Amino acid sequence: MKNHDCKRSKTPWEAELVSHRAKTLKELAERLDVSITTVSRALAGHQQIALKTRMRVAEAARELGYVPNQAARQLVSGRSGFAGFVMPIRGLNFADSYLGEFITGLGEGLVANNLDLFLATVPQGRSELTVLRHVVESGRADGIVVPRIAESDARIDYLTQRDFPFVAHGRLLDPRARHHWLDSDGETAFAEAFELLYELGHRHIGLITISDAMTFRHHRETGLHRAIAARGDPAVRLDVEAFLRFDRGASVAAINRMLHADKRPTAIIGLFDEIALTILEEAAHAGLSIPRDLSVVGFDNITASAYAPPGLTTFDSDNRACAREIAQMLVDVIETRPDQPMTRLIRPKLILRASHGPAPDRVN
Amino acid sequence: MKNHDCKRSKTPWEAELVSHRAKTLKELAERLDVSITTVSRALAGHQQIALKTRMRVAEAARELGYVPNQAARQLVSGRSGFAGFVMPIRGLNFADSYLGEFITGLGEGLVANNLDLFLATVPQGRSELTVLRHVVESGRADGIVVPRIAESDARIDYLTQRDFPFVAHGRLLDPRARHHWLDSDGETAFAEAFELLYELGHRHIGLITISDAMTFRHHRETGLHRAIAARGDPAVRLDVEAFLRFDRGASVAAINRMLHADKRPTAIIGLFDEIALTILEEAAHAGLSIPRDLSVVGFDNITASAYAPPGLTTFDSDNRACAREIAQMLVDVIETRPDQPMTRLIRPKLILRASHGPAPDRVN
DNA sequence: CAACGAATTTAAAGCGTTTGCAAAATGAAA
DNA sequence: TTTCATTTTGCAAACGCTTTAAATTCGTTG
Repeated sequence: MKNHDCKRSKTPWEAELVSHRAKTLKELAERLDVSITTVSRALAGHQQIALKTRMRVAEAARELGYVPNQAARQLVSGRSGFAGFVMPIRGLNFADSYLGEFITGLGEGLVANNLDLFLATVPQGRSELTVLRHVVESGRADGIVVPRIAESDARIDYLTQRDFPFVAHGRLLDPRARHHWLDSDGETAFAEAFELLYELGHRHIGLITISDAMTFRHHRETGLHRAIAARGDPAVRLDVEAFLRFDRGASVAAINRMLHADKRPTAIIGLFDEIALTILEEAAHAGLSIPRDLSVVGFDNITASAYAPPGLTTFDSDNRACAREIAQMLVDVIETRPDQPMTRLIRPKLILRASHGPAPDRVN
Repeated sequence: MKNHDCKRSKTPWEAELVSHRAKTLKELAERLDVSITTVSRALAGHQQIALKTRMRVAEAARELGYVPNQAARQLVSGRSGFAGFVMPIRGLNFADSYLGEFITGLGEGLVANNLDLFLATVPQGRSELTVLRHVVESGRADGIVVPRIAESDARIDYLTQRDFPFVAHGRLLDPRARHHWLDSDGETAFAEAFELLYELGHRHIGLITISDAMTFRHHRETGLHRAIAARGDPAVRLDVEAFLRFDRGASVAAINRMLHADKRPTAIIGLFDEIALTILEEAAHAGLSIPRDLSVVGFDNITASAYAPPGLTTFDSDNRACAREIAQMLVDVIETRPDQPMTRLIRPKLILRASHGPAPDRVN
């Protein structure tokens, strides 16, 4: 077994490996007996350097384990080689796979373009915007990914006004808002959810939603309302209960208000899976059998949705793939600075599991 | 609604906000009519600068939104302000909350110490070690967090030999291996699991494990064996099935071999929850009732474990808190370069849910 | 063989900080 | 007013790299 001392005398072999390493261009240049400029250009693959020289330099660099100092490179090039991501203080860290999937996807998309990921955390007592600003102004990121868009979003205002490259995961409400984004089509999904339930005979639908001004909420609700209007069936009734996001108690309360109302809906849609799973739990508490007594549909397809009995019917947007694409978009934005906004609307996939079924009785 | 054009003429107000901004020390110095040196020192809070000057500079800096260029700072200080984390190619990205929790915790711990998180992704075809090396040699990280330790771990060898600050999540087998680490005490946990089952009358225990040389596997198995030996009960029998990690098919096969053996264990321990959850599923397929016919215990307490019927009994290590502590340890290591290894063994908490119960019949 | 143009290499400036050393300004004592 | 000690500020170098402009080498050609 190897010896893993933190500090100790080096064996000859290791000492060689360590000391023979060229840390700077200057060292490399001296060893090769050419100028720093030549080495720099050779490594960058400039045609103006003789092929023979380029090969010689490349080999020496490999041999001596030379890796360019990024700080120096950045100082002159003005590029950091990082894409930034400011982790939302709350909401991305609930026990869920979202953040992990998203980060993984971002990483995958970025590394393919020689960018790395700069993850900034918001300290206690400072605002997300402040941190975003620091990331941008300190020059440590070439572009930024902004998740979870609010109807009036200071981050987007700032980045836009600053003309700093960014791609939003989600979008503003105004279709004329000219920023780059990728979003799940919650409007279509919720219309589809309604259609699914309507076809199963449900006429009395419930919606548990949040009262925060997030745009995804608006889009999903719009989809639901439009689908209902499109049917033009006066028998359709929609009940809505809302609560303030991240307030678990309030969500349970809202759900129970709906579950124990005089006339309970035969199907309830949760704005996202976390809500839908709570509906499932509370319904079980209330002695309701799913989907016999009540159908439930969610949105997000978080991991637990597959495991929570009887299996939640929901929508999946493949967050990892979305993040990969966002990364690619960001790279494009950084490199080409397009005049026209790049936008991408992802159609969520309906995952049919077992929490939906025919309405209990057709005569309402 | 504000206009969010990507490019457009600025309104006077915005133009002012943008142009009045001081990007460099030089600009600030000119505006204040002092030297760059003075500004730099004033902002750094050096006592040698008159208090009056310091105040004046600080105010101007705030007003003009000056943020120091990190690349320049890094170039001279040699410190990047980043802690690095190389995302394992596979295994951290399975549909699970682990990565998200861990990253969140790291971020929390780091930001409290003015460090940010540098997330490096391993590109297709390159090795994790290569990426790690690049992160280190390019000077973009002041320290590194290394997860998921293997019995013979090239990353630890490299970092140790390079004398680069790092903290491992997990540890090498040899207790004399002198590196900094934080680890969950899988040995104690698995001993506890055995005791739980033994007390419930189980004498025939199964273990589904992996065949990869990860140290956590070794520790957990050791704990189990030691606990069995400690009981000294000749009636106790342990069956083991192993498969190569990440091979879902092989895991299902291993589980079914055990489930359909001539004499099936009355309780099965999964090396981690992913395995335990699969045991739950396969047992259901086989028509077994949990925990009446079979007890199952896991390790990790991933999100799904709470939802998968009937609720998996498992161990929780609070990954987020662990990550937070690892971050703090790393900061200490970077700053003090301690001679003695810092180590921290976390006692996982037994989460009693409903997948364990009395052995079917005491007479074996 | 000189001279020219092309191919190849180099010197030096600059990116925005920090910091050692020296200079200037201030204040107190002579 | 001069002198010295002290406080306050500034010059210039350095960090490692890229890049512009200039210098060198080389092979050709008149």
